[in-house]
Amino acid sequence: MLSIGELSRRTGVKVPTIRYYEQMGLIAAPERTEGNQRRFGPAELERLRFIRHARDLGFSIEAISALMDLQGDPERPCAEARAIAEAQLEEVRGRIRRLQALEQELERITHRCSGDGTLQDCYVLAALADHGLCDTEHR
Amino acid sequence: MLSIGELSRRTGVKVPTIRYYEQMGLIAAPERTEGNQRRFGPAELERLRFIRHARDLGFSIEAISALMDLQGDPERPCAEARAIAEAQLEEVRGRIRRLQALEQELERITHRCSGDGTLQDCYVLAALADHGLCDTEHR
DNA sequence: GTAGGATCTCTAGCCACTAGAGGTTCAAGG
DNA sequence: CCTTGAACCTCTAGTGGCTAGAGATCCTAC
Repeated sequence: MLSIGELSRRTGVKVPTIRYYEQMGLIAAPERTEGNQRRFGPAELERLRFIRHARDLGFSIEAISALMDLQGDPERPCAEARAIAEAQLEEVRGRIRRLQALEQELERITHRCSGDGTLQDCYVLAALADHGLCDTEHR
Repeated sequence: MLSIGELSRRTGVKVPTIRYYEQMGLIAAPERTEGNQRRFGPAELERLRFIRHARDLGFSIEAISALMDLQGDPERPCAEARAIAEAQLEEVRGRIRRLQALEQELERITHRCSGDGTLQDCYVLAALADHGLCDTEHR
């Protein structure tokens, strides 16, 4: 049986975050000692590792919940889990596209600014003040 | 003189967001009518457009504050503004890199899952449960 | 004069945590 | 057995950047 600190060390999830996950219903309320401290078994260690990894991959708490609900019913079609992962992939791709447009615009803006003069005629400030100076739409 | 609704329409910044910016000190408290309603001049319109555009480019409120503080002092070197923009650019690039790692991993995971079988032996769930199955580090 | 859309303030909620206060419990050493 | 102090407990509040809603007031057009 693991204390919450041990569990934290083994999963890389911080102690308050574990308590938060419990509160959110992402993990079940664990056993307690006589003195009211949490004690976790190996199943909870597994589950928390799953959560940690999915969070690292950018899944929302909600999506993780859905995935773990699926896990409880192993006869259901695999396609359901795949759909969730694909939605996440699309989400990530969308964010990348958006960020790349920003990257381009910021590159352009900073490259046009020599950094020599004074702010009076700084291209950075001018570009920010006027969207018309932009190449892309970024929204 | 513009009402807050007019200002909102002309800048694309929502009414509550304008009030929020005022509260945060990003824009000054504007004049008021006898009946306590806000009335904005052209300077505020400009300023809000600047903010809106910078937000669209992903600058934090804090960074925007810094940029606008600079604007108030046009004799200062342009390099200061450029540095803020470059920091933002680096930030964006970092986020892109991180997201691209996730994209790769998610692609790999979803492609390995045929979507045919049952969850029992679903690669998506297996991959999420075990970081060891990953190619990249994503953290 | 009145209707009704726009505005006001204030509070609370979103996500996924993080920080801190103030009190209790556990495990190791003497 | 007793003490020490690290780890634990609960609870509340804060983060960023808004968004939503309640309930009251104002402004404008008819």
